[in-house]
Amino acid sequence: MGFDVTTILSEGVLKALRTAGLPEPGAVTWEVPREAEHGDYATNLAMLMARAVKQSPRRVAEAIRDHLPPIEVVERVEVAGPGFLNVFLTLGWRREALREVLTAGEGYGRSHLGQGRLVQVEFVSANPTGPLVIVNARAAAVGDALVRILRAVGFDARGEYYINDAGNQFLNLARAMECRLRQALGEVAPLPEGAYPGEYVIDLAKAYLDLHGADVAKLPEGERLDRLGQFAVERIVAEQRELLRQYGVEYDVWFSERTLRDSGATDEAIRLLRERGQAFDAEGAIWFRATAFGDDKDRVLVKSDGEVTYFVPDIAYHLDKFRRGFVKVIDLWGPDHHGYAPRMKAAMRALGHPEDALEILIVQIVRLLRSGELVKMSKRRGEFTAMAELLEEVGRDAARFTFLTRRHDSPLDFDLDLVTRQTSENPVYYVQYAHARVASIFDFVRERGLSEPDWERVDLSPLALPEELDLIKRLLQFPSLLEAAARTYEPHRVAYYLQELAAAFHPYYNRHRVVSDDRALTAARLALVRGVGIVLRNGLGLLGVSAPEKM
RNA sequence: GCGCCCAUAGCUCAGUUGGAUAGAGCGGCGGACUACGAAUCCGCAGGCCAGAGGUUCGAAUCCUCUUGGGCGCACCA
Repeated sequence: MGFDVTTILSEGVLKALRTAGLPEPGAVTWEVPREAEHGDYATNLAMLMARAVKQSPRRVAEAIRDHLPPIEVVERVEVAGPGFLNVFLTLGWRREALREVLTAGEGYGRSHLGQGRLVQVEFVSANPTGPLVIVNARAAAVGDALVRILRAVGFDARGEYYINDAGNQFLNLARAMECRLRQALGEVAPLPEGAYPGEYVIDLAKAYLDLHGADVAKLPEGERLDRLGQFAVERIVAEQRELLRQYGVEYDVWFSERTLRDSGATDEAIRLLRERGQAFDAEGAIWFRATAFGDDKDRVLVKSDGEVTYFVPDIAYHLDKFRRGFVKVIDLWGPDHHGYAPRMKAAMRALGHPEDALEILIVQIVRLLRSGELVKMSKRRGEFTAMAELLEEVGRDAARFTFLTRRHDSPLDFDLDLVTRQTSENPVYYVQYAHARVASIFDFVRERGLSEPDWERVDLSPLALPEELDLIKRLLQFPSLLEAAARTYEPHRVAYYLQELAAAFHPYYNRHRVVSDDRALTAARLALVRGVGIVLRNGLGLLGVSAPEKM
């Protein structure tokens, strides 16, 4: 971005400390105060230093203020409260900052925090044993927004979906397929223990028969199950993929567990742990020394019957991620797996990856309500509520935005009636309406035969109302807000910010006319309104929610 | 029993590496459309931040304990 005031301010403060004979800190941090009376930027530096220099915080702050060299954009500096240093910038500075929003346009908010570093976000990764459900929709909303936000702040972020097309879950699906196939051929075949009861498997079996006939029944069991299972997985994954695409989620990589196993990566994972002395034999099994890396107990890698546990391909998979060059791997898991996180992190540490290279985020459950009453979601009885139905009922924008109005690790009540209602009760329309209003103002300008001002040259000095200066201030907070959302992996901050921006814009619109006979004032206000529109659009885009011109 | 997460307005939740007077939506009550869109706006009411200690210039935020919830603790995935 153009001129970054905080670095200029920091330099000034450091210079002041030097001339005042005070020690220099490693860094000066600036925050944007909540209250306008507290200035544009504030630092708590004096309070942090007070103890070390044995002076009262206010005295330190006063010393800094008195020795501060003149800075062009600084109107005045105040010492306030227990020792805050409040900096008030000139109105000219703030207005010129608005111009930066306008010239940056759809690039406004982007930064280079990530320095192009490669990070991965793996999310949803549902078992390919049936349709996606509501929690998957939540994970998809969070994961996809995270990818978009990380990209905006300069990371090379990739979204990935892990397909569990091997192992026991796969076998259970294959057995269900086999049974349904027999039933379709008229045999009396009971569903085996553990096989998936879902009715969709009946349709899949019929589809297989239509395409490939019944010859598969003559194959040996292993090959037979393999073929049927793979057919089912391909169909189910294709459906999941299409549904996610409609939801606005495009993955960079769909990663197959089967290919991982076939490549010998699982054996290699065990070998690497052995080489590092972190695997040992006991009671006829092979164990990972997880307790050496913070886990509660050691974990079995290979069972005494010779089969690997689920843990091993998972280790191999994560190892593969790091081999592909990711400096940061972020996994979104369901709450039922949170106990699994310590051993996964332990395994990565055992294999030489830094503690924080793997980040595991827990996406909490979604409780579905209708008119305030809980909708039961029982997978066993096959009456789970599918993601497809959710999209059909509430739509992509409302669904995504609603999922992003909570922290990802907080349980969420999703009230279908409330989310469907197109009123002020629903925050997504509140934000979108603000954007549509901006668009309609420019429609009005065009209808009048007026032309848009040249943003490079327009005189912004007519902007003087408190609401106008407040709106600019909010627009200027957008880039640092994105960085905070990226650093903490909390996309919901963007959703809240947008609601607050809309909540500042609507009253302004209601109280003051943008287009008037005063040409200079109109041009300046159009610039402000355009700025609001730009940030609303960019912000909604990062959440995967549309920014409509009309509603 | 051990571990993780949580407790903020009637309800659902925010609260910017610990910052100045704790916010929003919904719900409740009362108002505003002959000018750019009323899916909007204005006003009122609503709080012992579960409780008790501690850390310090300062705590909803960090530490300890208590109470009350959710989840996890397999040679399952």
